[in-house]
Amino acid sequence: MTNQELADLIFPNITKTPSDYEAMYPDRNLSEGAKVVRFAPSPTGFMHIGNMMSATINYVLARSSGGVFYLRNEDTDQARSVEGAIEFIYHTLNHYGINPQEYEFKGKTVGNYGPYIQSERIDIYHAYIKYLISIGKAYPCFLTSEELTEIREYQSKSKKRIGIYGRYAKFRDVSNDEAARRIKNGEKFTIRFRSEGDFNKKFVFEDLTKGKIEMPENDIDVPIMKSENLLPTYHFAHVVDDHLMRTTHVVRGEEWMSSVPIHYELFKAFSFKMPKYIHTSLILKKDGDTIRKISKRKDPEALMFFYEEKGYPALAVIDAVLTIANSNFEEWRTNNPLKPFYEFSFSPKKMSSSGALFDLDKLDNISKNYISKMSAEELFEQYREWAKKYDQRVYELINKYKDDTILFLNIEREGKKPRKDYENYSSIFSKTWYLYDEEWNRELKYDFGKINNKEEIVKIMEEYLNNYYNKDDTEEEWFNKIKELCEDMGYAANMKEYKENPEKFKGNVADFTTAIRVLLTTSSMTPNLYDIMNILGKDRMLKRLEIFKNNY
RNA sequence: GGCUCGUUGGUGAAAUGGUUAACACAUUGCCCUCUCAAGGCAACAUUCACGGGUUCAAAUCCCGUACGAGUCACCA
Repeated sequence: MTNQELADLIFPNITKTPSDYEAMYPDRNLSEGAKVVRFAPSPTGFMHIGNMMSATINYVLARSSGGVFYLRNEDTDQARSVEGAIEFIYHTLNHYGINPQEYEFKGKTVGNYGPYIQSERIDIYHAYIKYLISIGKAYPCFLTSEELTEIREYQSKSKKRIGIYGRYAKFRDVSNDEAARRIKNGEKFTIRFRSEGDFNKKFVFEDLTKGKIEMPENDIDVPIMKSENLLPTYHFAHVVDDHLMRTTHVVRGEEWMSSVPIHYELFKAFSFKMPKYIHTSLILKKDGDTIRKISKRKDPEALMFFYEEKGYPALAVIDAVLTIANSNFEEWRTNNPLKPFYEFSFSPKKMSSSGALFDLDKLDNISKNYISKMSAEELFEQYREWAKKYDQRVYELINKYKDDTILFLNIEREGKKPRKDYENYSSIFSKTWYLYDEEWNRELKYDFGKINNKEEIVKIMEEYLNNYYNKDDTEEEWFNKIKELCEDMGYAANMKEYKENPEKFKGNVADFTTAIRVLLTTSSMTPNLYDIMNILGKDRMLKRLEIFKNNY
């Protein structure tokens, strides 16, 4: 029996040939230097920070070069497939605005190089596998999983290299007639690539970030098609898909580096041009004294849910990711504070070659800066959108007190050096809650400082509200009145004078305003008192004074 | 165990043979100040995992050691 006959026996219904597909998916007509890249997740888990980094780098690479960014759903492992994973991937990409130009989702296909879901490409893979069998470069293998385990154990015990190669490739040289007999007999089989590599020979390939790397040739007869669902393995799908979709650059995690010899040989077997590789280093996590790979199970910040729930602005997260991904980015960002991130030209050479810790403090800082540059109205809208999804109580309150909330968020916001006190939307409420009467009444834990005598505080407040407060005062007028009252009551209005002779006064302006501040908010740490008083207005201040009288 | 990658301060890192090891975050202190935040100023690696070598000169080049990581599935 010839190789061609064996190929026909295995794939009787496959009529298209590789050259048919070559014609169907011609070279992309793009300008010089345009990069074609992909985000190719497998829906076996939820999108995590490592995926995010890969997707972001791909997106930037495509956008900044005028190329194409497409999404390929690598669903060949159907046993481990997780419900909702692919939806969450699309949701997350959309949330961060890194949308693919070509994709296939919920029955809708965009792009001319699809299908973009691997399970729908089965005929294509089969055509290429059939071709390999017909030229003798692939063969059916009938090793059972028990036999495989046996071989592995033997190799590991006798300290030999693990894998199906050389004499362990039992079915490599079985005659076609014998193979055909077993197939007709209904035996399960996998298709293995017939490797011609020599482990003792080296080849060199260039990784765009790590540089030239020398590796031994592959000599393992890797499976290229699985026996159960007849889908290809990752290695084979990578070669066929990235070739047919005309990918120019493959960005993937460092864990793929050791598979390069396999991919190298596979590309060579078809005479395909190899894409350029960018292997990204892992994102690590400091756990006590040890540093380890970030874990989806142990580290909440590993999963992209975390950042949405906490309410970090999408662009802040992207900047934090790019800061880790490319050492140039931070400098570029300080020089181009307003430019969209995708205008940054990502250089693989500037990528860290060692794993980096994802620093949540750094994210907080980036995020504070982002939020401080938003207008109060814009912040309010983002805050409200977040609350609608994650905190119903906050959502209701800020809708009820919309104007007050915006006024509060606007305190010391406009201007060259805005306040930077919110790192994400979920932290806003803990710094604004006293603005809302119903929250304020809930528990009154006054945090007074030097002046904590009830009579004195009441006296200060009554005096101030009855004889000094005027809602139309400017900040300067307001402060002058405070100082005036303060002096009348025996406190130092001038800090220098106070520091020189503290014994001459009952206290100073700071003590004085703290008393007012705490009475009105219960907190000794708030933004500008002048603004807070104006937002509350005289009636609510009087009400809070009454409540204070009854509760302190 | 084989193969491969890596190792600069608490974190991200710059510097690719030339002389005080950038910058950002974090931390600490001071200043400013009605508190807080912000802002300003300053401190924080006598040293670049360790040991050799090359050189007038090394974090930077070479060799070795240690440690860390990845991978060695019909998982991606």
